[in-house]
Parts: sequence; C-alpha cells; structure tokens
Amino acid sequence: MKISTKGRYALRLMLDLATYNTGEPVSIKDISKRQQISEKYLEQIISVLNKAGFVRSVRGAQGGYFLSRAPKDYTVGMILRLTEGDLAPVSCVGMTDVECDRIDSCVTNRIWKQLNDAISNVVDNITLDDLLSWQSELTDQYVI
Amino acid sequence: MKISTKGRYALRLMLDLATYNTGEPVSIKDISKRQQISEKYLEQIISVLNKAGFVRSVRGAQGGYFLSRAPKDYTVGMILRLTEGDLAPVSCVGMTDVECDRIDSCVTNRIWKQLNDAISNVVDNITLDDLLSWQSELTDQYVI
DNA sequence: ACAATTCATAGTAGAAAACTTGGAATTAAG
DNA sequence: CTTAATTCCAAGTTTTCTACTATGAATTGT
Repeated sequence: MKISTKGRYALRLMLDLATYNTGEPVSIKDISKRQQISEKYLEQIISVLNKAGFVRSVRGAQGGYFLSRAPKDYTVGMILRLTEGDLAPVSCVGMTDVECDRIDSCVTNRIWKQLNDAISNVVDNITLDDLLSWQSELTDQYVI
Repeated sequence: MKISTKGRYALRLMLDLATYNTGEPVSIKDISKRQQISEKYLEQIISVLNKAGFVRSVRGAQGGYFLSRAPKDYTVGMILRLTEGDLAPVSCVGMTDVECDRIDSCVTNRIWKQLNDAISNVVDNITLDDLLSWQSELTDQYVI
C-alpha cells in the first residue's frame, strides 16, 4: 500500500514547474538540482506527463518544460493516477474493473470500494494550486 | 498502491473462521478448499495471525484454528496492518515515522497525512462482524 | 559549428511478492 | 501403539516490479 517514487517524484516535478513558472521553460537539469532526483529518471517521468499533455515541452538549447494549464486545473489524483496507474487498493474496484469470478459472493469487495472512494476523495480534492499555497505558508514561517 | 494477496487472504481467512465458528476447530485444508487458496500459503499467513494471538490453534489430528476473540473485536485495519505491515501511503507518515531530511519543507507530506487518515478511517471502522452481516445480506439474496 | 537540451529505447540490479518444498512435532482415533 | 491428520518451522524458488542507468538520436538557440 505504498505510493511509488514515480508518483511522488511526478508530484514534486509538477509542483516545481508550478513554482518556477516565469515564462521561461524550466529544464530537467534545474528540476533535478532542486529536487535532488536523477536527471535521467526525471526525463522518464516527464515523458509520461508530456504524452498526456500535462506539460508542454520546448526542445533544443534553452529548452525545457511548462505546465500546459493553470495549477488549479491539476488535481493530485490526476497526476498520481497517470504515473502510478490506478489508485484502487485492489484491481477489481479499479478504473478498469478486472473481472473476478467471486464477484457476486465477494464481501471484502465492499471494503475495497469504500477504501477506493476514501482515497479518491482526498486526492481528487487537492490541486497543485493548494500545494502552492501550502508551500508559501511553509516558507513564510522561515521568513518571520 | 495495492493491497497484497497476503492481506486479502488474511481477511478472507479470518472471515472464514468467523463464519464456520461451530466449536470445532477449523482446519487449513477446509479453509483452503472453500477459499481456493493454497494450503501452504495459508499456513504461512495463519502463522502470523497465530503469533499475534488473533487465532488459537489446536495441534494434531482433528486440529485446526479458532478466532480467539469475538468477530466484533477485530477491525479490518488490525488484520491488514498485521499482515501487510503499515498501511501508510508513504513511510514518513507511517506508524514508525521514518526520518526524512526534507520534512520541514515538505509540502506533499500534507497529502500523505490526509490520505493516511482517510485510509485508517475506513479500515478501522469495519469489523469482522460487519463483514459477517454483509455476507448474510448477500446470501439472503440467493435464498429469495 | 557546437553546446544544450529534449526524445526514445533498452538494459540492469536489487527487492519484494507470491508461492512451493520438505520435513519435524503433535495428537485423536482405531 | 500405530497411523493418519494435522499444525509448525525454515528454506528455496519463481515471477514481477521498482528504481534506476546507459546510449545515443533529434532539435535548436547562440
């Protein structure tokens, strides 16, 4: 029941793009330095985000990435589902419900549905914009 | 973010014991047949439940297992945490909070805490007794 | 031209999950 | 007292997944 590095890194990556959203594209190298994550691994993760249209890329020297929409338009759920795959605690209550021959008599199924709903309820109600404001709360503390 | 077979099997095992709670010990072999799970794998799982005192064993011929308490005294959370380990979505918000040097500036942390609470809230509020009544609802359907 | 970048694909080492194997210890039943 | 049914214990194995790493091509600003 753990979120993998891929999902966590994707979140930090997107938050980094949201934070350093100046108009200039942000390079993998910069993100890598700030987030302490290997450039190559980041490339792999951002490629998924890129293909899904979550980010826009600029190729060549001085290239990099932007968010393609406003921070408020990305939920944590969107980002995690894209990179982690389904967040359902068991496959039979996932987005693509895997068939299970015990389905009719399956009692535990009800647990997984409840869990799935609880998880979705959290991640679908936090946006990148929320993360940004949490972040500024945190930095404010240090400024005082 | 998946619950492993170990946890799911442990739940079904415990529910099986609760269901076939006649006074006679229930053997691994019987559970295995009913639940379609290999005897040997069940042995391994029940050994954990046994060591934790969740079940009582009777050795030798005609031996088997009992629940050591009433179904209402087992939450799904207890069973899953024992067999799965911590249910926290990332280790830094788990029962034994693993140290993380980014902790002070960590924004995503807040997500994981919320997720953790949501998950706990579900699994800690469903007992084996609830599962038993769900089960009888289901079987009633077929009886009609 | 060249250096900085993204893009694409494959490889790899280690860990974890999901079992399987083999056999010793215990005990009710005949 | 023997035997068959069972739990108990410790390793071994196979498969899958995670978390990267490696190599190099394609693109583009300076």
